[in-house]
Amino acid sequence: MPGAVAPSLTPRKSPVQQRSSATVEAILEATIQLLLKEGKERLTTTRVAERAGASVGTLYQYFPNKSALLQATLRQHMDEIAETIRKVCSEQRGKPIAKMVPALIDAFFAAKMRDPKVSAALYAVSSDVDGWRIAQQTSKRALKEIVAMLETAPEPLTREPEMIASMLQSMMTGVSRKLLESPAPEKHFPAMRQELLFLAEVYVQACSASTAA
Amino acid sequence: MPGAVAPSLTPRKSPVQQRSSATVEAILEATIQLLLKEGKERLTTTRVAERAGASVGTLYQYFPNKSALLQATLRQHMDEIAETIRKVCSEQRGKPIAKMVPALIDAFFAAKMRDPKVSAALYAVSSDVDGWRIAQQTSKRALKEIVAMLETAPEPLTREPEMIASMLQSMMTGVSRKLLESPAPEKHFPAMRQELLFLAEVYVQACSASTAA
DNA sequence: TCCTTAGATGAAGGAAACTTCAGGTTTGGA
DNA sequence: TCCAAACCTGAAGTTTCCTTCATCTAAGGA
Repeated sequence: MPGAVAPSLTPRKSPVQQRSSATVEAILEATIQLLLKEGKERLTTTRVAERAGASVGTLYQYFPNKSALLQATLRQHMDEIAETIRKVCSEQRGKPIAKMVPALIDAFFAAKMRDPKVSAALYAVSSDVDGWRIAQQTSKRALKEIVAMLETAPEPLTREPEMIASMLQSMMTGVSRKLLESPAPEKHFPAMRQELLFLAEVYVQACSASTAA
Repeated sequence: MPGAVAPSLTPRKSPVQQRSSATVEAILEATIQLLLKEGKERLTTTRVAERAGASVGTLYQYFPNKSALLQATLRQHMDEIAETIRKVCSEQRGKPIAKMVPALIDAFFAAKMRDPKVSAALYAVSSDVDGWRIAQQTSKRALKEIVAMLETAPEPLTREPEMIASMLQSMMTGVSRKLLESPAPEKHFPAMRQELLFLAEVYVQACSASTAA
């Protein structure tokens, strides 16, 4: 069968009636809920459908396979994060770096920590081969936004914006991951956010040529 | 069956003869190799045994189930990292902070990047429910070592050592993760390492009371 | 009202692993 | 040499779950 192709991962059918749009949303929501309640291991397509108030067959009309379902769920979340970053980066263009960076960090943190349980649960999904690609793509997009923002800064920089953006991203994800992996993220959240702001502040100050003696 | 208990995750049998020790090592090595070559999805106990030159039954004599096998593999790797951190932390006690921190970072990076492929492949394992716990425990242990080291620093600090250690750990894992998730870790490794050292330097300097104007 | 299309159903097929166990082989001490 | 314990084998049992498809219902224009 030379003509055989791998099954597409895009929806096999797009909802046209209002009825089915609701179904798709319910399925995606049920996926997250099950991920939270039962963990990735116990997440089956049948259970997802059941919780969504639909039948397995219905699920398979909109998602060609289980992997596509998980990818869609992850993509939804990552797109939210990417969008908040895009927004704040465009808002902050031209402002002094000392304003840019805290705004970026606050926006990122607010987005990631709005629902810590969900963010944490999705880390499990993103480690699967395909999820990994999605996370990487999103991260790359976000990096470009940050770079573009940094390039509009009035201060001259002692480093390439790509490097600064990379480090900022590493700090943010590093700290947020550590938080999300801790038993009680909310507890340490304020202190860690505060310290991350401080860390970023001293870093970008050190990267600003004007502070050189 | 009220007496039924969950199967233990510790080895059901400990190797006593040299022959079986070799088998266990071969199995652990085969697990990593398969993880690298085929990915987590295609890793089965049968395939692991096959690659180790043993049979499935043998595998199950030393690992009660697949999960235990993966956990053992992960634990081996995490213990290596933890040990290098412990070592460097104990070596650096009493030295000035400006010496401690670069030493810590260099040791951590060297350990994580000695075999980038393996480190990256194991991230997939650590997202499974049990692996997550192992990573957390190891990280907690390492944190304590870092704190203990910081407490012997001659300089007075403007922050609790726990906070500084936490941030250092977040930076290190954040940067190393970003590297490992990139397509060519080796390529950006020197530059990122350099910049992380710089970041940490300005941070701990800012945390040292002596630099206050 | 009628009919075409969209949407929903869920039992059953089928493939993929995990895990066991009854029986064989090797080792090393007595 | 001999034997008991350690070690190894791998086909088969069992479970679990993904995915399909023949069939049914609902929607909405003509």
